[in-house]
Amino acid sequence: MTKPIPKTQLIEDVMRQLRRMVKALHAYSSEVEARFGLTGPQLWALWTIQQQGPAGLKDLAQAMHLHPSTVVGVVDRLESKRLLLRKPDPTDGRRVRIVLTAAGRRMVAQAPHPAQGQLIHGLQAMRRDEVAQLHETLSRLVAVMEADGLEARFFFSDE
Amino acid sequence: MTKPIPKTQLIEDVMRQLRRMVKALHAYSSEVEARFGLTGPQLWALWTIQQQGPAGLKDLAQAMHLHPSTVVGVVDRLESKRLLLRKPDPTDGRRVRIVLTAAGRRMVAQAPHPAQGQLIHGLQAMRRDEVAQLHETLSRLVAVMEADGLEARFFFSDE
DNA sequence: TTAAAATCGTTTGCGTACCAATCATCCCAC
DNA sequence: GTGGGATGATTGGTACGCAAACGATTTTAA
Repeated sequence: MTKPIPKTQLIEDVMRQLRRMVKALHAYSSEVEARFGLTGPQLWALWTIQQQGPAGLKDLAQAMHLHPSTVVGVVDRLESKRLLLRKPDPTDGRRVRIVLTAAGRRMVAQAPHPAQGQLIHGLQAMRRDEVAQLHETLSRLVAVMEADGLEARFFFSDE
Repeated sequence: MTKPIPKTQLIEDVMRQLRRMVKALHAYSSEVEARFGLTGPQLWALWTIQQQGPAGLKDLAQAMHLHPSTVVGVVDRLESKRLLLRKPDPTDGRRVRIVLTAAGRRMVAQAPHPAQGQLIHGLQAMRRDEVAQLHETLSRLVAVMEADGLEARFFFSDE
């Protein structure tokens, strides 16, 4: 290797790629919205409900790794689009059973893979060893990020 | 390799790690907010202004890869915190010159690396070849994601 | 020179996303 | 059984983030 790329530049590039990844995800979401009138999270919620069957709002929030109060809004909008219903739970007055309507099921059937579907597709298009490699390096990265507290980061406050 | 992990599971894991990464970033942002009263985007904006010197709102938005209308709000909040000022541009009545106040400069000096700082720190903690690997696999992934249009994705709507 | 086009910042409207607080209901210990 | 804590859904408040529309200003073109 005659001229190794400096690590700094590699880091810059990785950052740039992550940004591009997020951007590609958003672009995908916009396309879905234009075509089906559903935002990414909405389609994602619909899809999750279909996968898991009728469930409470909290279950849905947990499955989507979102805060319940966030999901309330998403479910509201889906309900006003007549794609799902809130039914009272007969056995527990606090709970709500969220069920798809026929239109909701139809939508899930014809819409593309939800949310990170594009990302999954991208991963599927890669060779197995590439995915394994990504898995390994990401594990390391996440481990480091989760490990250290804020204190450790005060020593590199400038570029 | 006697029992290879199925590719499907690797993909699941990668997705999970990306989610964890986003979560770790958010946790970092919360810590910064608790300590300095600045959200991630606010600190990021402040930092960008310091790096680039006084600039128009559009320049700032471009540097941050954000929509101008988004940046207006961020700048509003920073201005109400007396960390920056909007000054009219003497040569062009449409433009605004965004400049840091003394308090703003002080804040940038003492606050930790903005925004994706934690991510960068995580990358710095990794070996060079690991970063290179991540760079390579991410390149592939982003390329695939950007390459195909929506049409190509209608054929795997279930799973 | 003056009318048309482009640019800049802002406002408005929508949709996430979080937290804290609230309200109803359930459940458990007593 | 009943009172008190736990739990589930919602509301209200704040902050992003985008697109579209709007005024003020500048630049370009006729």
